[in-house]
Amino acid sequence: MKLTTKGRYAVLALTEIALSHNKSLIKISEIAKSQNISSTYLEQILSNLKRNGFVKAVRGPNGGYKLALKAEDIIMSDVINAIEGKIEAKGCSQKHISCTGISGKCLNHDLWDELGKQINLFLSHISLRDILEGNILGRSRAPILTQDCDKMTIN
Amino acid sequence: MKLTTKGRYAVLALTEIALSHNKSLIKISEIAKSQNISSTYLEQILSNLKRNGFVKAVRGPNGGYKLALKAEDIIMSDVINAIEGKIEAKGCSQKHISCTGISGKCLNHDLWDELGKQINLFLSHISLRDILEGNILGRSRAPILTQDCDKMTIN
DNA sequence: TATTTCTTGACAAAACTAGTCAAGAATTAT
DNA sequence: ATAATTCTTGACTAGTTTTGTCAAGAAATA
Repeated sequence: MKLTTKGRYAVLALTEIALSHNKSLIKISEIAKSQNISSTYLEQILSNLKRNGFVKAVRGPNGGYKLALKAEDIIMSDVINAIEGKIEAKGCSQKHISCTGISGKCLNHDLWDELGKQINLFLSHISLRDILEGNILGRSRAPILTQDCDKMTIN
Repeated sequence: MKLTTKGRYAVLALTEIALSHNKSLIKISEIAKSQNISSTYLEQILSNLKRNGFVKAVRGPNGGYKLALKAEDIIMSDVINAIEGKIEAKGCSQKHISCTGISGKCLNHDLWDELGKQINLFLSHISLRDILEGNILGRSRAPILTQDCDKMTIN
């Protein structure tokens, strides 16, 4: 699992683009200046966002970027997955040997699996519009408790 | 935010130690062998876990490690915070300039803030005992929806 | 006392992040 | 058409972090 500046800059750029959506187009250089990010670095990120269909680019004088989707259709889990690669807190899926440790079954795998699921679940419920509207704070939620598990029938 | 092999190995080691808790002590070399991890690398991690009061070490022949706490009192958020440093998906707290971008207020900060909170919240509800009992899967939960904010009923 | 085991800190290869640079392609104003 | 503007692409690099290794030593016990 990782979350680097690339992901953060991507979201930053998207909000900037959305905010100037009425003014139609915004240039990389404008975003870079306003957010104090290297514009050449931003190019990589916006290129990726374009490739993944979140934004559209217009070249030439007075060109720039605009959203390719409505803000409510730009979902954070999609954005982060596109930019950072799939978020997954992997346990021991690569080394299969360690998966069959002393217990015969890798108990830890579940933890990272479920954590990854939780992160994705959280981000999949947040759209760019939520961010623009400041609709984020207070939305995280505790996991289902062990005691509640008999109601849920998981196994 | 980061989650590296160190954190994973730490949890792996803790489960191994817990599983052999009846047999009193387990050696680094045993854990390393059973989980196929470099034992010298594990030393660093167990040293850290000891320093943070999760395990106790006994030196000398037939020495090894054992839990310093009951499995239900070893909370994953504590473990990960100790090993990886505080998990926080920081937005733009460092560069304060970018926090006062085009919008005058950093809308993105909320997202990473709340995501960090969600991750911590999740991990703070998982104990080592939960892992030992396989009580993890299916526990992640969607965030509070915007529309639901007045109702607040979870199930 | 010898052996086993943990302890500590220095060291280093490999991978990754963050950022730069440069040549080029598309678009539009003139 | 031409020049200016802006995005496009990919190669390159410095710095940091991760993932270890190594060696000398300290504690405990048989």
